[in-house]
Amino acid sequence: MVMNQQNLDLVFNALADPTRRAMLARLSKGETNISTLASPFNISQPAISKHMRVLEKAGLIERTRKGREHIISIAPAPAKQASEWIAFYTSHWETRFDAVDAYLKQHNLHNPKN
Amino acid sequence: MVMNQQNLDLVFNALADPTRRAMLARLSKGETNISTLASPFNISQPAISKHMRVLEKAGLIERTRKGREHIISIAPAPAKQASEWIAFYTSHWETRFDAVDAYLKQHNLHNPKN
DNA sequence: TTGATTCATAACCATGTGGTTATAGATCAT
DNA sequence: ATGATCTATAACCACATGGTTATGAATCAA
Repeated sequence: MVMNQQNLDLVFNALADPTRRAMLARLSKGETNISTLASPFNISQPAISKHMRVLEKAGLIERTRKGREHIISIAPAPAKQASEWIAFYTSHWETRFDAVDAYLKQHNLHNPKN
Repeated sequence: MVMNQQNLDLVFNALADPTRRAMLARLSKGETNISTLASPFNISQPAISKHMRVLEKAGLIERTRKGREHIISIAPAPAKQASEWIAFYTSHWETRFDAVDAYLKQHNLHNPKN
């Protein structure tokens, strides 16, 4: 549990918007510039710019410049820490069980009769 | 991935407030009535009532009445689904690895040299 | 019954947020 | 150089949000 409360504020707040979640989902397939990332959304370019800023302040994305383009990529660490916070406050035995269960399912070792 | 976008909005938004996260952390130790839950916080009773409503609408808590008291308990499922959403959009290999790694550590099967 | 306790609701306020249009700075292409 | 493209910023608007105080409805205790 590395993340402090203020960062958690920023991360959860950033994730609370469906447009920003869709952007992150798109970014999970690979980095792009902002225009490409924005193209599926029916909102103005300044609105996109604001969303980028929110995600960036939360540490959820990283930005590098390539000429006039801003290349955006996902920074998974803060999201993972938010996920860990959730796992921490929900009952421990349950999340532990789920982690194991998911692993077994993914590797076809799961026995539904158990 | 059972949860729809609107529920994710509500859940992440509810988690974005430090007071509400502290309440959930307190609730992770067991159910209480609202007054007890509220006592550590230096805000008015109506403010507490509003936070309860936000958590309840997000499905993060459950409420039962016992006389004049409202007994609040955690409902872990929605939070878990939010956590799963994060795991889904962050790189899959990484979260899978983490799940396995956490399991091994908890059961003292972890070999730091690997 | 009376008073205290638990909680919700209404009305209000200041601030934040997601959207807009207008504008401008860089950079690329011609 | 000129025009198009990519992005940011400023100014604005409507609405949501987190807080407040005031009030009231139930319930418990005496």
